[in-house]
Amino acid sequence: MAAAMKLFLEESFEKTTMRRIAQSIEYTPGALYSYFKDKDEILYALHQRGFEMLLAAQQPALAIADPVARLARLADIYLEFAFANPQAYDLMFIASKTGRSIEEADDWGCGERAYGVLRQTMVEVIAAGRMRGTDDPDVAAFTAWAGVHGIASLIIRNRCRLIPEELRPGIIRGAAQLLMQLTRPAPGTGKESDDD
Amino acid sequence: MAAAMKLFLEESFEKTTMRRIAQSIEYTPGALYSYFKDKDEILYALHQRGFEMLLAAQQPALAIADPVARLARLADIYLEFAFANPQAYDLMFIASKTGRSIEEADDWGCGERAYGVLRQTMVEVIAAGRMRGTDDPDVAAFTAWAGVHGIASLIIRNRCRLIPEELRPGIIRGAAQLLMQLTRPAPGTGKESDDD
Amino acid sequence: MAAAMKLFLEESFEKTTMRRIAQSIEYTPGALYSYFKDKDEILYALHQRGFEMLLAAQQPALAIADPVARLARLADIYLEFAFANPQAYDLMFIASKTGRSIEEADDWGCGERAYGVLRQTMVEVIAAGRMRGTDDPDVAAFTAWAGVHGIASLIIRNRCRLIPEELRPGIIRGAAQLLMQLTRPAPGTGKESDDD
Amino acid sequence: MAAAMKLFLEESFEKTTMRRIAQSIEYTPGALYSYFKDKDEILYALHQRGFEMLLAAQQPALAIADPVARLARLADIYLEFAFANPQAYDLMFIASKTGRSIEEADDWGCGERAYGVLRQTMVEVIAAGRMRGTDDPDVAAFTAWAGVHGIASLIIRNRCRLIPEELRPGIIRGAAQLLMQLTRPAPGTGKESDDD
DNA sequence: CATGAATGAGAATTCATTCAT
DNA sequence: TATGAATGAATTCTCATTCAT
Repeated sequence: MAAAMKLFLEESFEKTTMRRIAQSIEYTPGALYSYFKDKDEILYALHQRGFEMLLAAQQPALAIADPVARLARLADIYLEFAFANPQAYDLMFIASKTGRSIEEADDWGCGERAYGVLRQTMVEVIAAGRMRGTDDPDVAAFTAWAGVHGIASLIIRNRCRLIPEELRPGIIRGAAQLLMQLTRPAPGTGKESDDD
Repeated sequence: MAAAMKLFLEESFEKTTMRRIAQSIEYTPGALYSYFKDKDEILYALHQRGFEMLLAAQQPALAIADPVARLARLADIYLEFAFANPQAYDLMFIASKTGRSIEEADDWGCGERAYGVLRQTMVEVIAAGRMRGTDDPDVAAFTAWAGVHGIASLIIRNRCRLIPEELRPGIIRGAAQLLMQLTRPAPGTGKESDDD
Repeated sequence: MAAAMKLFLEESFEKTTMRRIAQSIEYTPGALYSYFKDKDEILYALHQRGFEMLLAAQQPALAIADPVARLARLADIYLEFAFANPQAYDLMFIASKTGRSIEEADDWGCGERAYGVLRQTMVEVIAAGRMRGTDDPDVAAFTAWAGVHGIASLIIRNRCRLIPEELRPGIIRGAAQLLMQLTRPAPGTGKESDDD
Repeated sequence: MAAAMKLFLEESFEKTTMRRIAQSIEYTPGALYSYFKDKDEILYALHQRGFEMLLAAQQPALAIADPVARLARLADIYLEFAFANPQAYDLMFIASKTGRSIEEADDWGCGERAYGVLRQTMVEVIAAGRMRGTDDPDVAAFTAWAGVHGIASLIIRNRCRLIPEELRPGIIRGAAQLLMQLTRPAPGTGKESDDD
């Protein structure tokens, strides 16, 4: 059933043919059509599921009162999600042929909410005077998103051949922390170290 | 002949079939095999060419003495390249099925050199005490790369449906500037505005 | 159960899949196999049922003593049946993939009887000297059948796009009457108008 | 090429799958797509070709001055065409899934012209006072068409199992002649036997 | 060098059918 | 008796690739 989809998520996306999905769960291609009308519908379901997972993963961070700490936590959660579910991440944020259903979906609710969480946090970060360089929450949110997405997608799509495998975790971590430097408090505030 | 490939770059990558390439240069599909052994080899050539173009685009920036200003210029150049050649960028940094030739190539020279330029700049930025948050040039370089790649790839793969079309240029620009804030000089230095 | 098949007859033949049949009677596809060995057998049953219906519809005409009037009535009945049950008519007289069971059936009884009714009427028509042009009842019967079948099948298979929709009823009626002109009595008999 | 289609016409229509067409001309299914965009396009081509053939076959009859004799000739030609090219006839006048292209075609020219020939002949027949029973050329033309189509389609779709094979040619011929009786001149004219 | 013709593998999808429950 | 799950073969169609000319 729908649970079986997770199995397939561990295979390589982009080579997601009905045949392969079926094979990966030891079914006949035709059998998939009992559960989903379309290939489209499968992708759509995976897409939705992915955003639900991301949204669920974000929840614990919402309890963090300090917006800067919350932002750092959200970044970590995002990256953890990406590396724990690379196929889902790929479909959600990288893949180009995402299917008609996804394009047309009215229900971008989950995606919007996930972004909304980030944006709201940025509003608070800016209000706290902790985002130096912009006071536009959309710019701040997009920059943060782009930062972590860049990290995730370069890794997932394997563009880091230059960087030795064993160094990558450290560099990823370092990059995330470096990005957070954008929220470093104004000097003299005494709040020099905060996040993660 | 290789020049004719540029034509094809203007089409949509991912739909790059031999037929379409041939059609775009008014050849027969078979004729392509006179010049390239494989589809693989074509992609490889495009890949190389893409990096050459990027490298060439970087050149003007190399003359900039101030590493911070150079970094800002490099970021702009990178984004300009990405948006001016989205198909090439896609193949170079996003696509997953890049073909065996690309994977196995010894000749990552161009890519390495492009990254080398960035890394070297970071070495100088750090030496100038202008990168707060890390003193590891690889972390700094990767972070910068991830930042601009995140921006480019979210746009190219159309993940910004949330952001109204007309606001995007401003937000992209804002994001690039915000990233540069990481090089803001230590307070009291008097060099508060530097980049781009 | 067999009654439920009538439901399906209202759908479009040619798209008669097991799935659809099952759906139309709110069963599972598999359930059909409790009642019928085959899709073949279902078609066979529908075929039989169709001929039974036609035969039943013919009955009232049998009471008409005048063979010419009876013939006219039979023509009308045939056309009424065809247009009232286009799917059944299709299966009975037009469809090509009628299935093995139908081809091989010994039991062409109903069909034969229906034809027999027409032929017998023709025998009487000829005996009454009202069929000018032939004295072979088989020729006469086949001609009549072909005439009404031609009308029915051109309409059912939608080959009358040339004829405006609103004119069709009149033309169909006119054609049926015109065919009956073949039984016009020899002039001077005084029985000029008889049919329909 | 297009000539190869004729080969296929000799196979059984309705089982016209790409595979089978390809097989019948000893090609690979894919090869067909070099010549035709679609299955649709193949059917459309066959359809057109069929009407062209019919129209061409009609030509000799046009020279016949006497509309009644011409009509008789047209009937014969129609039946000859049907029995000589049963697959084409099937597609043109019987098949239900004729494909989008055919449905939508603006170019029903050939079909219209073929019908036009019949209708015009009927106009003349009626003008000559030789069609008793109607003075509407559309009714007369439709009736004639239905008559011969009925004959052709009952034979082609094999609904004449009741009639022994060897008797069929005679009955078909008899039926065609009987239909022509509708043009029998009014008695006393002295023109009792005219046609074929 | 280039073409036209063709192939073979694989894509999504549909459908009649089976079978354990 | 009926279901839910699954199969296997067929469908149309696309694409990288080859090869004689």
